[in-house]
Amino acid sequence: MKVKQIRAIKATLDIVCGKWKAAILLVLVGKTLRFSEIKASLPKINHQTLIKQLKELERDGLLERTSYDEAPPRVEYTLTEYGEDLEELLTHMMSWGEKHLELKKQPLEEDEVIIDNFEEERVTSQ
Amino acid sequence: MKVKQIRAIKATLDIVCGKWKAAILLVLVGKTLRFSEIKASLPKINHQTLIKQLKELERDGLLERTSYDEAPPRVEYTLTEYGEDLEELLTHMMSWGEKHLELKKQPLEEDEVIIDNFEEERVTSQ
DNA sequence: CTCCTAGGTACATTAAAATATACTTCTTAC
DNA sequence: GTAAGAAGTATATTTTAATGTACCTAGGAG
Repeated sequence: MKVKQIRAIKATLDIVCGKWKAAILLVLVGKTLRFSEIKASLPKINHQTLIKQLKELERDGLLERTSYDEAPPRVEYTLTEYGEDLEELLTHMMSWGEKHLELKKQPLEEDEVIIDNFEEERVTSQ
Repeated sequence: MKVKQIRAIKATLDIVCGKWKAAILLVLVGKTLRFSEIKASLPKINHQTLIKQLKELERDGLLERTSYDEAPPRVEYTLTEYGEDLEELLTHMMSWGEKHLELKKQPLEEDEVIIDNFEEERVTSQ
C-alpha cells in the first residue's frame, strides 16, 4: 500500500526537485514568457542549466515550447493545464515552508534571492 | 513578492528532496521505529545514506532521535509534531503524482519498489 | 575467548547535477 | 563587413549526493 504511495510522491519529487524547477514554474504561472525573459527573471541561473531544466519540464508535460521561425530566434514557454495544476501544490509547499523559516528564523542570505523582483515595475511600466 | 514565495518553497524542497527522505517520513507516520526497523522497511537504502538522511531530518526538526543506553544499542525515531504536519503535504504530492503516472502510464519497474510492503503481516503477527 | 548484535564512524569511490567557457546560426543595424 | 542579439549546442570542470567497504563498541550467548 505504501509502495504505491511512495511511487506517486517520488514521481512528483522527481519532477519538481531540480534546483531551479520550482522557480521556473512559479515565474511561468499565468503567463507566457520567452526564453530570455525567463532567464532575466532568474538572474543567477546558469544558461545550460536553464535549457536543461526547461527541456525536462517539457518532457514531463508541465510546459509547452513554441518556437517561431525568425531570426534572431524566438521561443516561448507556457505552462500546460497539467502544469498549472501544480500551482496549488506549490502554494501548499509555500505555507509549510514558511512555518519552517519561522521556526528557524534564518536571516535571508544574499545568494538566496533567486527570482528577480521585477514584476511590479514591469506591470506599471507598460 | 515571488522572492518570498520561492524562498518558502525552497525551504520545503530542501528538506524533502533527498532521495529517501519522503520514504523515511512516510514509514514513520504514526509510529516510532528503531533504526533497524526503518532500514528493514527500506530494503534498498544504503546504510550510510540512511544515517545521513536521518541526521538531516533530525537537524531540520522533523524527527526526534531517542537513544537508550543499552548494549547492543537501541535508538528510536519518531516524527515531531512539525514532521507530522508534513503528512498532508505528502498526500498532496501523492495525488498530483498519481495523475502524472496515469498520464505517462509508466509500468512499475522492479527497482522502483523502495518501501518494503511488510505492514500488514507485521500488524497481524503481533 | 570468540562471535553476534545494533547503531554507529571513517574513508574512498561513483554517479548525477550544476556550472563555466566557447562556438553556431541567421538577420537586421551601423 | 563588422557587430549585436536570441536561443541554442558541445565539451570540460566542479560540486553535491549517494554508495560501498571496512572498522568500532559493549555486553550476552555459546
